Amino acid sequence: MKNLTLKDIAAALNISVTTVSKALKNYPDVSVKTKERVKAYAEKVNFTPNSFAAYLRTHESKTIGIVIPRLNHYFFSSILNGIISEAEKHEYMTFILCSEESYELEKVQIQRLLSKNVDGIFLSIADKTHDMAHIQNIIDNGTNLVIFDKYSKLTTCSSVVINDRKAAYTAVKHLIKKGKKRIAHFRGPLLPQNSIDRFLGYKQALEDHGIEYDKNLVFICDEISNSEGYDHTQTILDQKLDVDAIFAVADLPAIGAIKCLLENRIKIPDQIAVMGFSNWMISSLITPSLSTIDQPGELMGRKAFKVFIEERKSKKRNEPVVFQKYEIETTLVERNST
Amino acid sequence: MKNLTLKDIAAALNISVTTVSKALKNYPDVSVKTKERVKAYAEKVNFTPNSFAAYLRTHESKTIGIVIPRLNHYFFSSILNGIISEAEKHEYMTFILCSEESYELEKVQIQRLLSKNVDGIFLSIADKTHDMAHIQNIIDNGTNLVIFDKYSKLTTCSSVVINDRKAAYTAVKHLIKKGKKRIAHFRGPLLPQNSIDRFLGYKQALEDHGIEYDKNLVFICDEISNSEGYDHTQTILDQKLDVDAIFAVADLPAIGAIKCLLENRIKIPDQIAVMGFSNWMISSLITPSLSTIDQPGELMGRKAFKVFIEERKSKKRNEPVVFQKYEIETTLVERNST
DNA sequence: TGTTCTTTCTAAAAAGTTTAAGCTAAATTT
DNA sequence: AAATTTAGCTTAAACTTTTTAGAAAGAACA
Repeated sequence: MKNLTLKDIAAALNISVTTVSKALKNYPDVSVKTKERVKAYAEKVNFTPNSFAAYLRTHESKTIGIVIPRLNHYFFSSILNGIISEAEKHEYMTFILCSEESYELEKVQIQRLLSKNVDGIFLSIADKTHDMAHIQNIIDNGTNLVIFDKYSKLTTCSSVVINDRKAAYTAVKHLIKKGKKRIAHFRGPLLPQNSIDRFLGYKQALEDHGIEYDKNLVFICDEISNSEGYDHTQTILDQKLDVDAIFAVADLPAIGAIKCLLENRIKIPDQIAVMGFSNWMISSLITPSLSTIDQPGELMGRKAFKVFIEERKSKKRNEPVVFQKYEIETTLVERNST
Repeated sequence: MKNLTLKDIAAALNISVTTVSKALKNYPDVSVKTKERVKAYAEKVNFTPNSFAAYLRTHESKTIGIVIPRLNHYFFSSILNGIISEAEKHEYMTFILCSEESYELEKVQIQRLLSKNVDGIFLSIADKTHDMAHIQNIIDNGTNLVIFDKYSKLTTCSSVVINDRKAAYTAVKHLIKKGKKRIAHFRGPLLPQNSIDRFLGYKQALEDHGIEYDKNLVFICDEISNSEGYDHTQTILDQKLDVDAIFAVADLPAIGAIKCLLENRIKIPDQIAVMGFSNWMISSLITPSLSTIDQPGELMGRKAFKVFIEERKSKKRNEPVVFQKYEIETTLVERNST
């Protein structure tokens, strides 16, 4: 059951390899009769062209690569789903690699993808990435690049992101409207633009509503884990800080906060309200359910792939590539924790 | 910044393409001096051999493909992590495809992978798959195959699975030891072997401990979703069925059950205990935390890849391939829901 | 001197596809 | 009838690497 080649078909039908190739691709200089004969036979023997040989001629691999910081995070999985399913429609196959939030690994993974001659790379920048030269490499190499979710201001390429600042602003405004005035923020690491923007949105919302910013109410979650959320909440309670709401950079720390509050018999949301960010599946499953900002991951993935396809098209036409910057809308999801 | 080829290096150093190729691969018939010259230059210009051209000669693509039923499920993501990270160590790249639990899509995805000439396929069978001919295809094609997690008795290939029956038995025995006697089971769909085995383990445990099996206490979760768990629990309460524990086929329905019980102010575990299966991250985060069976996904993935590498080796030596059947150990995780 | 080995390199073929260019025979035009 | 066009193929080259066969040059030996 070895894979057949054009040569085998040509031999079987007593015509040349070229004619077989052209017939299968509907070239106009092959007679209808021959085309039918070839197609019927190819169908019968289940012929699929060898993609490696095809690449050698066309320099199109029909593969893409994704590099994300984490694999088993609900949000990233959703994005994957979006990219992959859109890619399949366009006959692209997807390599997947994980940077584990490490700058060094991110560099290695990108190098790996380039050595496999992927047509495009989809990247969500790792938390620890502090230099963008390896990213510029991708573009210099002639490979298309789309950055999604976690971006950097230092890169010049297409991107599909959300407006973190605006979304965080909406979240905090929601807490304020609920009458909360002492709002703590569990922010993300210092490096990534997303946690900076969410922090800035938080600050802006306070300011716009006449609430003074208190830096003692801001805690850093380096790993963006639930245990950090738990610990910071315990600190707030231990130090008897005057806090009536918590806005976390992501759902996981928010869930840690809820766990801690429940264990300390603090009433949610009456005494302390909790607001997450991302709308992981889990946030609707816990009790009380978590209010959060919905980031539509799958949509983001689909859009990212569409941007890639656009870039490819204009590249094929030898037009100058115009980088597209796309912002996906987020929505506030109100549940029982606020 | 186009990718350089052997030809470019040969031209630069004024030697033949052959010598460059051989020098880089440490052939004995190239002088040490030439080897050093070539390697230094290749290093300098960051040469990587073109994998497509290499394939044409070697017929090894150094790629593998994974087909799983769902992407954004914690357990599957963990397996992915395991396979991918092990694959990277061996310089393999990984295509990922999703069957969405559909038989038709599973067939298509396998075909796609075969047309990309992957060296191996890692498959977790979809719930809806009722025929295994497409799987036999893989082996006939000469591609290595490892089935993991969701298997079928009808396939003859290597596999890495857990002992579902034994694990379910352990789970139910745990409930019985806690004094529970009226144990409901939320089982999975009828087709997949895993839900059959878990059901059989449940039945066996009851029998071995002198508890009569009551078919009215068994509910089917076709989608294995939390809402099904919620609904079945509501049914139990509405019909005032005499139930003091629930053993669910997976964590998600178990979490649905807990949500329903909490809303009905049923005490967990005193009135009704709940037992899940899989140990998703979420099961430790909800309140009360969920007792469950830990399925070590990452380990499973790593093992699956190792089995693949073994198969490859013996194939290269032209030895007859011996299919390996591996069972990964599971452990009971006791938490607050029992 | 001629033969046989070594050592180190090269030429050529092969893998399977695509495509530019060319050829043949029939059809059309002048 | 001769010249040109066209339909429908084929040939050959290209893509890049790997591998086989063997060439060239010098050393060793008879």
